[in-house]
Amino acid sequence: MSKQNEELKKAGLKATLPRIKIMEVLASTAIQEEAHFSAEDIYKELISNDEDIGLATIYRVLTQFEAAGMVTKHHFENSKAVYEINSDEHHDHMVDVDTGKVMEFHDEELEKLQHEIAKKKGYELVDHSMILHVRKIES
Amino acid sequence: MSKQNEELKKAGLKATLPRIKIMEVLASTAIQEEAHFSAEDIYKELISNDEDIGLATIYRVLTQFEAAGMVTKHHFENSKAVYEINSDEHHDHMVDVDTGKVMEFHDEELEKLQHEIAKKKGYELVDHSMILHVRKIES
DNA sequence: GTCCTTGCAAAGCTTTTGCATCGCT
DNA sequence: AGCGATGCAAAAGCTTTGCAAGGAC
Repeated sequence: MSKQNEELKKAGLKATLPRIKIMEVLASTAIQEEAHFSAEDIYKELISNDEDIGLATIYRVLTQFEAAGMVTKHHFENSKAVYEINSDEHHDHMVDVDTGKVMEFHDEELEKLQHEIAKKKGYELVDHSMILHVRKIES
Repeated sequence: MSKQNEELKKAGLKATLPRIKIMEVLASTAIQEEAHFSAEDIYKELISNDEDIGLATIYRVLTQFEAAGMVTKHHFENSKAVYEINSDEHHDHMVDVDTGKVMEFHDEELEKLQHEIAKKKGYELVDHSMILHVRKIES
């Protein structure tokens, strides 16, 4: 029984082939810039691997994964939503406006500040999304 | 000749009735929390004011306004995009995950911190988008 | 065997586009 | 008058849903 198998069970989901395959695609790259998949990205990837999985299933499964906290859904500026597998460690994104390169970073002070800002307004911070648009400093 | 009229001309857009009316709706509330309109919000508002303006026109006009830097388009987590009139002053957004209510805030320390984070990586901050997802604290 | 899951197709929603008409300058 | 702007309806995305068949436990 694989690790993914267990993770699915833990989320109350049956370990079906579509779900396992989708999970594999989401986890398939170590390259940060490529770690964001739209439903169709996953669909095409599976088709090209001769896995016969319907697009509707992918949408349903991604929704379940998101509810289970296994993936995060981003909207960015495009029309399509993209999904990213959740790692243990929280991070934010920095995008180079010239090259499109996506970098990740984590700053504890920033996290703390966000909690404080929410608290000051009478709210608790559930989550946040932040993207810094940056440009390389000429040297 | 109204102020809006001039602003439209400056953007290279003819001062037509639909554009003026849409601008008026966007500028119609002093309440920051309610300053986000979807295309349909604007459409309904105009219809209820007996202005006969097509939804397609609203989409076209909003796209033009965005290109001219007069409004900012946000996606938040919903399916609909919302538009906000650009004020001189920068602010970020906080969304109540239970009610969908959007609030605005500005925190100088946060802004400074973002610049520092970018700088530390050898970049200058061009822009940023940040949304805090929050929940009301039970009292 | 039971109940959850899947695939397909159809429907739903938001947004965009083609085209003839209209209106600002 | 000229050319951009509008309205309507149709089309185009992306995503969700109904339903019958299939699969996990």
